[in-house]
Amino acid sequence: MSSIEERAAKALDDPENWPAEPKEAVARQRLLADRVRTEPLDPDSVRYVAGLDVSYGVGDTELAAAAVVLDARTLEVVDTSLVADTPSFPYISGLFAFRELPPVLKAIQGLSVAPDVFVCDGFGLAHPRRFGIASHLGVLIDAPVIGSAKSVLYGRNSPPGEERGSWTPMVAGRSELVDDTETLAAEGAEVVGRVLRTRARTKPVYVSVGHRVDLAGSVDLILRLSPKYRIPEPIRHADRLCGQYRKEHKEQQGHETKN
DNA sequence: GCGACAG
DNA sequence: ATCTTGTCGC
Repeated sequence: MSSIEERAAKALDDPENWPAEPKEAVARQRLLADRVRTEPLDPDSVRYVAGLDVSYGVGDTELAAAAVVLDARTLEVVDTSLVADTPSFPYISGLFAFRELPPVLKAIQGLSVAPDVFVCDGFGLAHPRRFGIASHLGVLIDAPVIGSAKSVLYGRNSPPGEERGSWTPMVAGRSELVDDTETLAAEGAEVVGRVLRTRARTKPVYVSVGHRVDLAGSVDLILRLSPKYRIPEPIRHADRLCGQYRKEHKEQQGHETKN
């Protein structure tokens, strides 16, 4: 079987993956969406977890992508990768994988520790076409990916309890809010994710299956990865890594301009 | 037609 | 996402 780096390179090199027009991008999502697989994820068997994130500069001309691998047990950082790049697709809600995946794949190529699971800052199945960035990445590199977002895109839900670990289901296409698992199953409702309280009395995060994981295992792992703060540690690390890189780069440019 | 709209 | 300091609360 090929390595993750090889699969990332192959995905980047295929022009079919990177349409220029939104309409083509939607068609691409519809084509790839049925490749998504939900499989059991045992959080106890996970050793390395990679957090992924992208930060932007001014004027829509520059961005930085980071991949940070943590030991899932100790939450220690064991590997990092950082890449500077240029946006090649506009930000459009529902299509933002086409903007962020190219730099993210490049950052993944720079890793030397192979992650067992990836965590994306965004959605997987909790998406209008069931193909958010977490599912998209998972299908492109055929790896386990979990989506963990900071706000809602798709699906209805009631607010979870205020205590850490409390959650409610995110349900597609319903008019009334029902949280009971049996009732939802009996009605054949489509559960696309879970709203999870990772920290008491703090805004929850939105967890959904990306690829080759299941929802319960994903929520369990995300909770373990967030022992202190709202945002899971792998994403927090990736966030501050590409964020500070962009800041330094901006300052450096400012100084050069003055001379 | 109206409202919503990941980062 | 980004522009931005201090400040209220556990």
